[in-house]
Amino acid sequence: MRARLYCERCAVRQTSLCSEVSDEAARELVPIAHHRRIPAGQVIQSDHQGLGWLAIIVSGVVKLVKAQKDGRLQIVGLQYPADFVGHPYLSKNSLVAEATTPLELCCFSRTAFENIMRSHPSLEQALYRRALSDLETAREWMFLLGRKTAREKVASLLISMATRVAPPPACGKAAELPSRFELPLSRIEIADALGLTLETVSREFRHLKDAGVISTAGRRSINILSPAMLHTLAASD
Amino acid sequence: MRARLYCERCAVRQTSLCSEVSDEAARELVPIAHHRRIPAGQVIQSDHQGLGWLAIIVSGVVKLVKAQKDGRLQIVGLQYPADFVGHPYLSKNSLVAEATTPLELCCFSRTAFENIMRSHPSLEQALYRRALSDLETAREWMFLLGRKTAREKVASLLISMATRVAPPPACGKAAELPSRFELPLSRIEIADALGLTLETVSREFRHLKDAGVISTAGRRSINILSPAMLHTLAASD
DNA sequence: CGCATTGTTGAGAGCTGTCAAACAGCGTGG
DNA sequence: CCACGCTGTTTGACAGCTCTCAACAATGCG
Repeated sequence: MRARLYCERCAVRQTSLCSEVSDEAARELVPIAHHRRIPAGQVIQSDHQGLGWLAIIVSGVVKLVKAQKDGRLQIVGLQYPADFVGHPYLSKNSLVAEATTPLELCCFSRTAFENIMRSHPSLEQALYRRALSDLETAREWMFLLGRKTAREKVASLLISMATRVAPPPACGKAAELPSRFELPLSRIEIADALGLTLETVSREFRHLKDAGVISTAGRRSINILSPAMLHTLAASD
Repeated sequence: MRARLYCERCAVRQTSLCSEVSDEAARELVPIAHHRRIPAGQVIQSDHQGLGWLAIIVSGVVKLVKAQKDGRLQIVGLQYPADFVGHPYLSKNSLVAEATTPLELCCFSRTAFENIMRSHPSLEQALYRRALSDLETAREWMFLLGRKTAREKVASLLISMATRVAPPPACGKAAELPSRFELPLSRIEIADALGLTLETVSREFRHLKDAGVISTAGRRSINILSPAMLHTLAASD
């Protein structure tokens, strides 16, 4: 009953997995859910450990990192509030999931979650749809990594982060870009996501500022002065 | 009965989706399957049309291409024999699927397939697992696109294609690279897959030949002279 | 308020892209 | 069977973008 009430106030109730499954499945998830806070920078999943649970992000951002022994690394996914972290039927992928900001998670034990999944097709289907959505996102990102210039990459990421970090899209239609938002990533993390170096990222930020497209305040605050120009620079079709 | 016999001789029976679902589901798929041959270069799916069916690749290779109006394009996926093409619950993604070689497909009408899926969780689960596998592949490719050099990209793709185009991995363990195989892609397609230009691809081929790692015969025949060196150059961890 | 961390700026080098021309493979038709 | 031409590939010269290395500045913590 306590948990139930908690769900009622959940910030991502309308947009997370919970809204996509049958009422019955949702009811079964409530007792196995537990809320958890995690500080920025903490690894929450890796091939070595931490695979015991799955989670819905309530607030904060998670990066999925693929690394090589030689030190090179690439961020291959960013998960925002309402996104799901971890996969049932775990694959032995060499991914590390890490909090880039403080997190609020709604966690489920892997085994308990998989049990519910087996008896509720709507849950499995919802996860399947999310996997397809992640796949589409990954492929969009492949285009960015393979074919966009540094300038386009930075502009594209700013748009992507601005739309995802912003409060839920209310009701209407395509979300407008907020005029101001907080970067969930450091410069190095931005570089790791875009396949660039932090110096190049810094130079493109400068260019955007000189062009009057954005302004910055502190290290993580971005003002979008010209959303139209930003979209043009992103060259996303 | 005819179709059933046909399935028995299917080249990808042991490795495709069919081997991952319940006998019951497999039996229901037989009557709605139809075999189809497609010439190289033909578009088999796009946002505009061709979404009426899904398919298992029996032989040949399919490229998934993401394109922008300005002419830039990036291959975001390669599907080999036993792979599945198309997604139920279609997303309106801007992907084009095209045959890079002549194809043999085992096709299913989308609606009929989705009906069977609804009554057979094992089918949905098998598709889900394949989506997760595609996602893992896409993320591996993101690392390649973002962080590898042209030389490493070409070596990595050669290894990937050599292992996937080769006859099924028999039984044993990790597949050895074949000493000779046919490229399923043109130079331009290789460039489109790696986020390079065809000139750079051509230069890296020359380097590999000069280094004695491979030799070529005609436009599409590759001999792998030194698998060990190729793996080193690929720098895949 | 001092210091460590993170981010910015500059100079130069290297890798990959662009443009251009020559070449080779492959199908067609004489 | 060979000449021809189209397409695809190779090679070269050069430019440009991004990386590397290095110094400096700003931010934010103790």
